[in-house]
Amino acid sequence: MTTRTVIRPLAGKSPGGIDRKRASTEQSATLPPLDKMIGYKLRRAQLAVFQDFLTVFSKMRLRPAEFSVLALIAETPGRKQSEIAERLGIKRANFVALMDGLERRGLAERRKAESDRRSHSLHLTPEGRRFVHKMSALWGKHESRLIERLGGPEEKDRLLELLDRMFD
Amino acid sequence: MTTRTVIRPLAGKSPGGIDRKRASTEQSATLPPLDKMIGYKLRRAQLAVFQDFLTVFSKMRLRPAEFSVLALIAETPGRKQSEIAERLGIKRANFVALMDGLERRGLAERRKAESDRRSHSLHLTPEGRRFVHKMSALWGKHESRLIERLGGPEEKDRLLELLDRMFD
DNA sequence: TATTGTTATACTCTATAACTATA
DNA sequence: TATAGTTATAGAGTATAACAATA
Repeated sequence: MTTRTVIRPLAGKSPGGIDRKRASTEQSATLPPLDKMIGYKLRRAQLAVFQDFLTVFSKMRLRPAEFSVLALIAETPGRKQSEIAERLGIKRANFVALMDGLERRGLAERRKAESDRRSHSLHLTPEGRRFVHKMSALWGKHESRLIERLGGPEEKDRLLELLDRMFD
Repeated sequence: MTTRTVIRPLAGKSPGGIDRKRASTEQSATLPPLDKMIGYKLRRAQLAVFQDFLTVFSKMRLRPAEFSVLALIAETPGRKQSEIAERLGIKRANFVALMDGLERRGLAERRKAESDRRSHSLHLTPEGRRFVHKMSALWGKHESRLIERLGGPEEKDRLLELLDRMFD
């Protein structure tokens, strides 16, 4: 509870037309500027990073959600469809079309699990493994550009550590 | 260019069914785990923060975009509609419905600018100013909860400083 | 009866093109 | 001719309910 609210000094009323500065009659806020707000900055930074991702991966026709699914299957193949979806925060209903796309492109596949025939275990195809390999190289370029912006790997670790604290 | 790629040791092939651990035949990636990727962490943190925002502001029926518009008009009233939209990264076409909603609720208003009668200057109504006042109190609760999670105001400043570097 | 994957559907955000009125 | 605001529309992303197959 260490937040301070910013009280702005009141200025004179400005005449009609478009007021470029501050009009005291409309200044009742005790809010800091948007750029000092965590949620706002976080959103803008995330959009900037995704924009870079989209540019880098457009040639592979790969979106962030597809990237994360392939990365997760590569990390621990054979997991249930619903497990992968939940891990990524994607509703299982919405995961279906995503997985359909990867399967149609021949990158990943569903296999009927023998233990529980309701569930599908997810795997990469041989082509999917080659795809992930190329993906990794591109990801390196993307990530090192971000690290460069941040000012080095130590700064990246500091950022990840701070972001970790934002959960629950 | 200080990124290091992680080469994983290969393990033995596992039998059919659902593989819970790592299957070397499917492990061609040189990717770190998702939780070490900046973009992924950034997105998850942003979603967590927005979730808290939505909970806190549900009683005011206020979404993040509406919050930022009201905050910006309060900060510098009288600016052109397209200026506010661009500042927030919202396409001017999409801004129309947003502003319609705020106007319908009696919180903000468009005024024909005398200098250039094509443009609208944006202002808060008296009720809008009262609304922003209540909004500010709620925002304080939200923000201080985030700061508490981060570990204090110094940590917040560190985070904002790092996020600032992510732009171009 | 509960769970996994699926379909259908709706709502929000975002992006683009084209229109209007003014400049 | 160009710009501000607007409309219409289409595409993602996300949320919920209901169903079939299986447990």
